[in-house]
Amino acid sequence: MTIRLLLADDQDLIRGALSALLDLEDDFEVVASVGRGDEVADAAAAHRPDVALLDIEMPGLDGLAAAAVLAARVPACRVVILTTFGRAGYLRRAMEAGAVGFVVKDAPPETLADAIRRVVAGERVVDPALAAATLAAGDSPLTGRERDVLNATRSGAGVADIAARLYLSEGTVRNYLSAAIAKTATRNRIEALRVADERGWL
Amino acid sequence: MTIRLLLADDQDLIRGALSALLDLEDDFEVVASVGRGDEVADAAAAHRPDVALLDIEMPGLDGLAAAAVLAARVPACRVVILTTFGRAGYLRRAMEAGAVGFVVKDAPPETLADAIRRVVAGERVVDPALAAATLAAGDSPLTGRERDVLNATRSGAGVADIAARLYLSEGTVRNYLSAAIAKTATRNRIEALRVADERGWL
DNA sequence: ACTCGGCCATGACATTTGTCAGCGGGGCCC
DNA sequence: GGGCCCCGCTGACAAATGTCATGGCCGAGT
Repeated sequence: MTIRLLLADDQDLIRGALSALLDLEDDFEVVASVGRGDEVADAAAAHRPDVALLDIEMPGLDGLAAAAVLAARVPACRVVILTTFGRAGYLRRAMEAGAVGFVVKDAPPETLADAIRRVVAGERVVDPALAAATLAAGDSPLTGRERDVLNATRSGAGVADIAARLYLSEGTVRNYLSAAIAKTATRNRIEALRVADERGWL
Repeated sequence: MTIRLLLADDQDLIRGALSALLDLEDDFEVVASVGRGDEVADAAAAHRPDVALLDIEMPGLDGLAAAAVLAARVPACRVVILTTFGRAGYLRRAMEAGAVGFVVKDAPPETLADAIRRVVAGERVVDPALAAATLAAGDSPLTGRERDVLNATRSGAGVADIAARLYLSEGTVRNYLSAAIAKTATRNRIEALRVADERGWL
Protein backbone atom coordinates (compact mmCIF):
# COMPACT_ATOMS: atom_id res chain seq x y z
CA MET A 1 0.00 0.00 0.00
CA THR A 2 1.62 3.23 -1.06
CA ILE A 3 1.43 6.36 1.02
CA ARG A 4 0.06 9.36 -0.82
CA LEU A 5 1.81 12.65 -0.01
CA LEU A 6 1.06 16.32 -0.40
CA LEU A 7 4.02 18.71 -0.39
CA ALA A 8 3.70 22.38 0.47
CA ASP A 9 6.75 24.65 0.45
CA ASP A 10 7.15 28.07 -1.05
CA GLN A 11 10.58 27.37 -2.46
CA ASP A 12 10.16 25.62 -5.78
CA LEU A 13 13.62 24.20 -5.82
CA ILE A 14 13.30 22.73 -2.35
CA ARG A 15 9.90 21.34 -3.14
CA GLY A 16 11.25 19.65 -6.23
CA ALA A 17 14.21 18.32 -4.32
CA LEU A 18 12.07 16.93 -1.54
CA SER A 19 9.84 15.37 -4.09
CA ALA A 20 12.84 13.67 -5.66
CA LEU A 21 14.00 12.49 -2.27
CA LEU A 22 10.64 11.04 -1.30
CA ASP A 23 10.14 9.39 -4.65
CA LEU A 24 13.21 7.30 -3.94
CA GLU A 25 11.14 5.42 -1.39
CA ASP A 26 9.05 2.72 -3.01
CA ASP A 27 6.08 3.14 -0.76
CA PHE A 28 5.73 6.90 -1.24
CA GLU A 29 3.94 8.77 -3.94
CA VAL A 30 3.83 12.54 -4.11
CA VAL A 31 0.34 13.26 -5.43
CA ALA A 32 0.26 17.01 -5.04
CA SER A 33 2.71 19.84 -4.63
CA VAL A 34 1.85 23.45 -3.92
CA GLY A 35 3.74 26.63 -3.17
CA ARG A 36 1.17 28.59 -1.20
CA GLY A 37 -0.60 27.90 2.06
CA ASP A 38 -3.99 28.82 0.68
CA GLU A 39 -3.75 26.14 -1.97
CA VAL A 40 -3.19 23.34 0.48
CA ALA A 41 -6.78 22.57 1.37
CA ASP A 42 -8.01 22.53 -2.22
CA ALA A 43 -5.18 20.31 -3.34
CA ALA A 44 -5.79 17.95 -0.44
CA ALA A 45 -9.51 17.80 -1.19
CA ALA A 46 -8.75 17.01 -4.81
CA HIS A 47 -6.00 14.44 -4.34
CA ARG A 48 -6.81 12.88 -0.97
CA PRO A 49 -3.26 12.45 0.32
CA ASP A 50 -2.59 10.36 3.41
CA VAL A 51 -0.05 12.83 4.73
CA ALA A 52 0.52 16.54 4.11
CA LEU A 53 4.04 17.90 4.57
CA LEU A 54 3.73 21.60 5.30
CA ASP A 55 6.41 24.23 5.55
CA ILE A 56 5.60 27.08 7.90
CA GLU A 57 6.82 30.07 5.93
CA MET A 58 4.50 30.31 2.98
CA PRO A 59 2.68 33.10 1.21
CA GLY A 60 -1.11 33.24 1.36
CA LEU A 61 -1.51 31.29 4.54
CA ASP A 62 1.22 30.01 6.78
CA GLY A 63 1.69 26.31 7.34
CA LEU A 64 0.20 26.42 10.81
CA ALA A 65 -3.00 28.05 9.62
CA ALA A 66 -3.09 25.72 6.65
CA ALA A 67 -2.85 22.79 9.03
CA ALA A 68 -5.89 24.01 10.92
CA VAL A 69 -7.92 24.43 7.73
CA LEU A 70 -6.83 21.02 6.58
CA ALA A 71 -7.84 19.38 9.83
CA ALA A 72 -11.31 20.81 9.39
CA ARG A 73 -11.78 20.14 5.70
CA VAL A 74 -9.87 16.92 5.12
CA PRO A 75 -9.62 15.24 8.49
CA ALA A 76 -8.36 11.97 7.02
CA CYS A 77 -5.13 13.70 6.03
CA ARG A 78 -2.44 13.74 8.71
CA VAL A 79 -0.33 16.83 8.96
CA VAL A 80 3.43 16.89 9.39
CA ILE A 81 5.07 20.28 9.78
CA LEU A 82 8.42 20.51 8.06
CA THR A 83 10.29 23.66 8.88
CA THR A 84 13.65 25.31 9.12
CA PHE A 85 13.22 26.60 12.62
CA GLY A 86 12.94 24.35 15.62
CA ARG A 87 11.37 27.14 17.59
CA ALA A 88 9.47 26.26 20.69
CA GLY A 89 6.42 28.31 19.79
CA TYR A 90 6.12 26.77 16.38
CA LEU A 91 5.85 23.33 17.84
CA ARG A 92 3.22 24.34 20.32
CA ARG A 93 1.17 26.07 17.69
CA ALA A 94 1.60 23.18 15.29
CA MET A 95 0.17 20.78 17.84
CA GLU A 96 -2.71 23.12 18.57
CA ALA A 97 -3.38 23.29 14.84
CA GLY A 98 -3.77 19.53 14.73
CA ALA A 99 -0.40 18.49 13.35
CA VAL A 100 0.76 15.03 14.39
CA GLY A 101 4.37 15.37 13.29
CA PHE A 102 7.05 18.01 13.42
CA VAL A 103 10.35 17.65 11.56
CA VAL A 104 13.09 20.26 11.24
CA LYS A 105 14.92 20.69 7.99
CA ASP A 106 18.30 19.98 9.43
CA ALA A 107 17.37 16.53 10.60
CA PRO A 108 19.07 13.65 8.77
CA PRO A 109 17.25 12.70 5.57
CA GLU A 110 16.06 9.30 6.76
CA THR A 111 14.19 11.01 9.56
CA LEU A 112 11.60 12.36 7.22
CA ALA A 113 10.63 9.07 5.63
CA ASP A 114 10.63 7.47 9.03
CA ALA A 115 8.42 10.19 10.47
CA ILE A 116 5.95 9.84 7.63
CA ARG A 117 5.62 6.10 8.11
CA ARG A 118 5.18 6.45 11.82
CA VAL A 119 2.57 9.12 11.43
CA VAL A 120 0.63 6.91 9.06
CA ALA A 121 0.86 4.20 11.68
CA GLY A 122 -0.90 6.51 14.08
CA GLU A 123 2.06 7.76 16.08
CA ARG A 124 2.93 11.32 16.90
CA VAL A 125 6.43 12.28 15.86
CA VAL A 126 8.35 15.09 17.48
CA ASP A 127 12.03 15.69 18.07
CA PRO A 128 12.50 15.00 21.79
CA ALA A 129 14.96 17.85 22.32
CA LEU A 130 12.56 20.28 20.77
CA ALA A 131 9.69 18.98 22.82
CA ALA A 132 11.71 19.55 25.97
CA ALA A 133 12.59 23.08 24.91
CA THR A 134 8.95 23.81 24.27
CA LEU A 135 7.93 22.72 27.71
CA ALA A 136 10.76 24.74 29.21
CA ALA A 137 9.68 27.89 27.39
CA GLY A 138 6.26 27.61 28.99
CA ASP A 139 3.09 29.31 27.99
CA SER A 140 3.13 32.84 26.77
CA PRO A 141 2.56 35.35 29.55
CA LEU A 142 1.79 37.99 26.95
CA THR A 143 -1.74 39.23 26.52
CA GLY A 144 -3.25 39.47 23.04
CA ARG A 145 -2.68 43.15 22.71
CA GLU A 146 0.88 42.92 23.91
CA ARG A 147 1.50 40.40 21.17
CA ASP A 148 -0.09 42.68 18.58
CA VAL A 149 2.02 45.60 19.60
CA LEU A 150 5.22 43.60 19.68
CA ASN A 151 4.50 42.19 16.27
CA ALA A 152 3.88 45.65 14.90
CA THR A 153 7.29 46.64 16.20
CA ARG A 154 8.90 44.19 13.82
CA SER A 155 8.93 46.56 10.87
CA GLY A 156 10.76 49.18 12.87
CA ALA A 157 7.76 51.43 13.13
CA GLY A 158 7.59 54.01 15.91
CA VAL A 159 4.94 54.28 18.56
CA ALA A 160 2.89 56.69 16.50
CA ASP A 161 2.75 54.34 13.51
CA ILE A 162 1.80 51.39 15.65
CA ALA A 163 -0.89 53.39 17.42
CA ALA A 164 -2.34 54.39 14.06
CA ARG A 165 -2.22 50.88 12.68
CA LEU A 166 -3.90 49.40 15.72
CA TYR A 167 -6.30 52.27 16.41
CA LEU A 168 -4.86 52.82 19.85
CA SER A 169 -3.61 55.83 21.72
CA GLU A 170 0.13 56.35 21.77
CA GLY A 171 0.21 56.10 25.52
CA THR A 172 -1.53 52.75 25.41
CA VAL A 173 0.98 51.44 22.93
CA ARG A 174 3.81 52.53 25.18
CA ASN A 175 2.15 50.81 28.09
CA TYR A 176 1.83 47.52 26.26
CA LEU A 177 5.38 47.79 25.05
CA SER A 178 6.51 48.47 28.57
CA ALA A 179 4.60 45.46 29.83
CA ALA A 180 6.11 43.26 27.14
CA ILE A 181 9.58 44.50 27.97
CA ALA A 182 9.00 43.72 31.63
CA LYS A 183 7.68 40.24 30.93
CA THR A 184 10.60 39.37 28.70
CA ALA A 185 13.02 40.84 31.23
CA THR A 186 14.70 42.98 28.60
CA ARG A 187 15.48 46.65 28.30
CA ASN A 188 13.87 47.77 25.06
CA ARG A 189 11.35 46.75 22.45
CA ILE A 190 13.77 45.20 20.07
CA GLU A 191 15.25 42.89 22.65
CA ALA A 192 11.76 42.12 23.82
CA LEU A 193 10.73 41.20 20.32
CA ARG A 194 13.76 38.99 19.89
CA VAL A 195 13.26 36.96 23.05
CA ALA A 196 9.49 36.72 22.59
CA ASP A 197 10.23 35.38 19.14
CA GLU A 198 12.67 32.80 20.42
CA ARG A 199 10.34 31.66 23.13
CA GLY A 200 7.43 31.34 20.73
CA TRP A 201 5.39 33.92 22.54
CA LEU A 202 4.05 35.40 19.38
CA MET B 1 31.35 13.23 -19.47
CA THR B 2 29.74 13.50 -16.09
CA ILE B 3 29.85 16.65 -14.04
CA ARG B 4 31.19 16.18 -10.54
CA LEU B 5 29.39 18.16 -7.86
CA LEU B 6 30.06 19.26 -4.32
CA LEU B 7 27.08 20.15 -2.16
CA ALA B 8 27.30 22.40 0.88
CA ASP B 9 24.22 23.22 2.92
CA ASP B 10 23.79 23.19 6.66
CA GLN B 11 20.38 21.55 6.55
CA ASP B 12 20.86 17.82 6.25
CA LEU B 13 17.43 17.17 4.91
CA ILE B 14 17.75 19.78 2.20
CA ARG B 15 21.17 18.56 1.28
CA GLY B 16 19.88 15.04 0.92
CA ALA B 17 16.93 16.22 -1.10
CA LEU B 18 19.06 18.28 -3.44
CA SER B 19 21.35 15.34 -3.84
CA ALA B 20 18.39 13.19 -4.84
CA LEU B 21 17.21 15.81 -7.27
CA LEU B 22 20.58 16.20 -8.93
CA ASP B 23 21.14 12.47 -9.14
CA LEU B 24 18.11 12.25 -11.37
CA GLU B 25 20.18 13.89 -14.07
CA ASP B 26 22.34 11.37 -15.88
CA ASP B 27 25.28 13.67 -16.34
CA PHE B 28 25.58 14.72 -12.70
CA GLU B 29 27.37 13.00 -9.92
CA VAL B 30 27.42 14.31 -6.37
CA VAL B 31 30.89 13.45 -5.17
CA ALA B 32 30.91 15.28 -1.86
CA SER B 33 28.41 16.73 0.55
CA VAL B 34 29.19 18.82 3.61
CA GLY B 35 27.25 20.73 6.21
CA ARG B 36 29.76 23.35 7.28
CA GLY B 37 31.50 26.11 5.40
CA ASP B 38 34.88 25.28 6.79
CA GLU B 39 34.72 21.76 5.39
CA VAL B 40 34.19 22.93 1.83
CA ALA B 41 37.76 23.51 0.82
CA ASP B 42 39.06 20.22 2.19
CA ALA B 43 36.28 18.26 0.57
CA ALA B 44 36.91 20.00 -2.73
CA ALA B 45 40.62 19.33 -2.54
CA ALA B 46 39.92 15.66 -1.87
CA HIS B 47 37.20 15.04 -4.44
CA ARG B 48 37.99 17.52 -7.19
CA PRO B 49 34.44 18.49 -8.13
CA ASP B 50 33.77 20.49 -11.27
CA VAL B 51 31.18 22.62 -9.53
CA ALA B 52 30.54 23.49 -5.90
CA LEU B 53 27.01 24.39 -4.84
CA LEU B 54 27.23 26.52 -1.74
CA ASP B 55 24.50 27.75 0.55
CA ILE B 56 25.24 31.05 2.25
CA GLU B 57 23.98 30.40 5.76
CA MET B 58 26.33 27.83 7.17
CA PRO B 59 28.14 27.33 10.47
CA GLY B 60 31.89 27.60 10.59
CA LEU B 61 32.32 29.75 7.52
CA ASP B 62 29.57 31.26 5.44
CA GLY B 63 29.17 30.31 1.82
CA LEU B 64 30.62 33.55 0.57
CA ALA B 65 33.80 33.16 2.57
CA ALA B 66 33.97 29.52 1.61
CA ALA B 67 33.76 30.55 -2.04
CA ALA B 68 36.74 32.83 -1.63
CA VAL B 69 38.79 30.10 0.03
CA LEU B 70 37.79 27.67 -2.67
CA ALA B 71 38.77 30.04 -5.45
CA ALA B 72 42.22 30.27 -3.92
CA ARG B 73 42.75 26.61 -3.07
CA VAL B 74 40.91 24.78 -5.84
CA PRO B 75 40.63 27.22 -8.73
CA ALA B 76 39.45 24.55 -11.15
CA CYS B 77 36.22 24.24 -9.20
CA ARG B 78 33.51 26.67 -10.25
CA VAL B 79 31.34 28.07 -7.53
CA VAL B 80 27.58 28.44 -7.68
CA ILE B 81 25.89 30.09 -4.73
CA LEU B 82 22.55 28.54 -3.88
CA THR B 83 20.60 30.50 -1.35
CA THR B 84 17.22 31.31 0.06
CA PHE B 85 17.58 35.02 -0.17
CA GLY B 86 17.88 36.91 -3.42
CA ARG B 87 19.37 39.84 -1.62
CA ALA B 88 21.27 42.37 -3.66
CA GLY B 89 24.25 42.44 -1.35
CA TYR B 90 24.64 38.70 -1.40
CA LEU B 91 24.94 38.68 -5.14
CA ARG B 92 27.53 41.40 -5.14
CA ARG B 93 29.58 39.73 -2.49
CA ALA B 94 29.23 36.37 -4.20
CA MET B 95 30.67 37.80 -7.40
CA GLU B 96 33.50 39.44 -5.50
CA ALA B 97 34.22 36.09 -3.87
CA GLY B 98 34.66 34.52 -7.27
CA ALA B 99 31.32 32.78 -7.74
CA VAL B 100 30.21 32.34 -11.33
CA GLY B 101 26.60 31.40 -10.64
CA PHE B 102 23.87 32.50 -8.29
CA VAL B 103 20.62 30.59 -7.92
CA VAL B 104 17.84 31.28 -5.43
CA LYS B 105 16.03 28.43 -3.77
CA ASP B 106 12.64 29.43 -5.01
CA ALA B 107 13.63 29.15 -8.64
CA PRO B 108 11.98 26.32 -10.60
CA PRO B 109 13.87 23.02 -10.17
CA GLU B 110 15.12 22.80 -13.77
CA THR B 111 16.92 26.10 -13.25
CA LEU B 112 19.51 24.51 -11.08
CA ALA B 113 20.55 21.78 -13.47
CA ASP B 114 20.54 24.28 -16.27
CA ALA B 115 22.67 26.71 -14.32
CA ILE B 116 25.19 24.01 -13.50
CA ARG B 117 25.58 22.97 -17.12
CA ARG B 118 25.98 26.53 -18.27
CA VAL B 119 28.54 27.26 -15.61
CA VAL B 120 30.53 24.25 -16.70
CA ALA B 121 30.32 25.58 -20.24
CA GLY B 122 32.01 28.74 -19.05
CA GLU B 123 29.02 31.00 -18.72
CA ARG B 124 28.08 33.14 -15.76
CA VAL B 125 24.58 32.49 -14.51
CA VAL B 126 22.59 35.05 -12.59
CA ASP B 127 18.91 35.75 -12.34
CA PRO B 128 18.41 38.90 -14.45
CA ALA B 129 15.91 40.48 -12.08
CA LEU B 130 18.28 40.04 -9.19
CA ALA B 131 21.16 41.45 -11.20
CA ALA B 132 19.10 44.54 -11.93
CA ALA B 133 18.17 44.95 -8.29
CA THR B 134 21.81 44.68 -7.33
CA LEU B 135 22.83 47.42 -9.70
CA ALA B 136 19.96 49.56 -8.45
CA ALA B 137 21.04 49.14 -4.85
CA GLY B 138 24.44 50.54 -5.75
CA ASP B 139 27.59 50.53 -3.68
CA SER B 140 27.37 50.98 0.02
CA PRO B 141 27.57 54.62 1.06
CA LEU B 142 28.23 53.54 4.61
CA THR B 143 31.64 54.03 6.14
CA GLY B 144 33.33 51.21 8.01
CA ARG B 145 32.41 52.48 11.41
CA GLU B 146 28.82 53.08 10.42
CA ARG B 147 28.65 49.47 9.39
CA ASP B 148 30.12 48.33 12.68
CA VAL B 149 27.67 50.31 14.71
CA LEU B 150 24.69 49.18 12.66
CA ASN B 151 25.75 45.59 13.01
CA ALA B 152 26.09 45.97 16.74
CA THR B 153 22.52 47.23 16.82
CA ARG B 154 21.31 43.85 15.61
CA SER B 155 21.20 42.31 19.06
CA GLY B 156 18.99 45.08 20.33
CA ALA B 157 21.71 46.62 22.45
CA GLY B 158 21.45 50.25 23.47
CA VAL B 159 23.92 52.98 22.70
CA ALA B 160 25.82 52.41 25.93
CA ASP B 161 26.36 48.71 25.20
CA ILE B 162 27.50 49.39 21.67
CA ALA B 163 29.87 52.10 22.83
CA ALA B 164 31.38 49.71 25.35
CA ARG B 165 31.71 46.90 22.84
CA LEU B 166 33.36 49.12 20.25
CA TYR B 167 35.41 51.22 22.65
CA LEU B 168 33.75 54.41 21.51
CA SER B 169 32.12 57.30 23.25
CA GLU B 170 28.34 57.22 23.41
CA GLY B 171 28.09 60.45 21.50
CA THR B 172 30.15 59.00 18.68
CA VAL B 173 27.93 55.98 18.48
CA ARG B 174 24.89 58.17 18.25
CA ASN B 175 26.51 60.18 15.52
CA TYR B 176 27.28 57.12 13.43
CA LEU B 177 23.83 55.81 13.99
CA SER B 178 22.42 59.13 12.93
CA ALA B 179 24.54 59.12 9.79
CA ALA B 180 23.41 55.59 8.94
CA ILE B 181 19.80 56.55 9.45
CA ALA B 182 20.24 59.53 7.16
CA LYS B 183 21.94 57.48 4.46
CA THR B 184 19.26 54.83 4.50
CA ALA B 185 16.56 57.51 4.51
CA THR B 186 14.82 55.95 7.49
CA ARG B 187 13.69 57.23 10.85
CA ASN B 188 15.35 54.98 13.42
CA ARG B 189 18.10 52.45 13.88
CA ILE B 190 15.98 49.41 13.38
CA GLU B 191 14.61 50.54 10.05
CA ALA B 192 18.10 51.58 9.07
CA LEU B 193 19.41 48.15 9.89
CA ARG B 194 16.65 46.51 7.92
CA VAL B 195 17.18 48.47 4.73
CA ALA B 196 20.96 48.34 4.95
CA ASP B 197 20.56 44.60 5.23
CA GLU B 198 18.31 44.38 2.22
CA ARG B 199 20.59 46.53 0.15
CA GLY B 200 23.63 44.52 1.10
CA TRP B 201 25.32 47.47 2.69
CA LEU B 202 26.77 45.43 5.50
C1' DA C 1 -22.20 40.52 44.43
C1' DC C 2 -17.50 40.76 44.26
C1' DT C 3 -12.96 40.26 42.54
C1' DC C 4 -9.64 39.62 39.08
C1' DG C 5 -7.74 40.33 34.75
C1' DG C 6 -7.57 42.11 30.23
C1' DC C 7 -8.35 46.24 27.74
C1' DC C 8 -7.93 51.31 26.82
C1' DA C 9 -6.82 55.65 28.22
C1' DT C 10 -4.44 59.85 30.61
C1' DG C 11 -0.73 62.56 32.62
C1' DA C 12 3.75 63.13 34.48
C1' DC C 13 8.35 61.85 34.61
C1' DA C 14 13.19 60.05 33.60
C1' DT C 15 15.87 58.12 30.15
C1' DT C 16 17.23 57.11 25.60
C1' DT C 17 17.64 58.27 20.97
C1' DG C 18 18.27 61.23 16.99
C1' DT C 19 20.05 65.72 15.17
C1' DC C 20 23.19 69.43 14.66
C1' DA C 21 27.27 72.22 14.96
C1' DG C 22 31.79 72.23 15.80
C1' DC C 23 36.54 70.54 17.16
C1' DG C 24 41.10 68.03 16.20
C1' DG C 25 43.75 64.32 14.02
C1' DG C 26 45.16 61.53 10.28
C1' DG C 27 45.52 59.64 5.46
C1' DC C 28 45.19 60.33 0.55
C1' DC C 29 45.47 62.64 -3.69
C1' DC C 30 46.00 66.53 -6.72
C1' DG D 1 50.28 72.72 0.69
C1' DG D 2 45.33 72.39 0.43
C1' DG D 3 41.16 69.70 -0.09
C1' DC D 4 38.59 66.01 1.15
C1' DC D 5 36.92 62.37 3.79
C1' DC D 6 36.93 59.22 7.53
C1' DC D 7 37.70 58.96 12.31
C1' DG D 8 36.62 60.25 17.17
C1' DC D 9 35.02 63.45 20.47
C1' DT D 10 32.03 67.17 22.83
C1' DG D 11 27.88 69.77 24.07
C1' DA D 12 23.26 71.12 23.44
C1' DC D 13 18.72 70.34 22.04
C1' DA D 14 14.36 68.07 20.40
C1' DA D 15 11.92 64.00 19.92
C1' DA D 16 10.95 59.33 20.95
C1' DT D 17 10.83 55.79 24.35
C1' DG D 18 10.17 53.52 28.81
C1' DT D 19 8.06 53.76 33.56
C1' DC D 20 4.58 54.54 36.92
C1' DA D 21 0.27 55.73 39.08
C1' DT D 22 -4.39 56.06 38.24
C1' DG D 23 -8.92 55.51 36.35
C1' DG D 24 -12.94 53.40 33.78
C1' DC D 25 -15.14 49.66 31.11
C1' DC D 26 -15.98 44.96 30.34
C1' DG D 27 -16.35 39.64 30.91
C1' DA D 28 -15.30 35.43 33.47
C1' DG D 29 -14.90 33.09 37.50
C1' DT D 30 -15.89 32.33 42.93
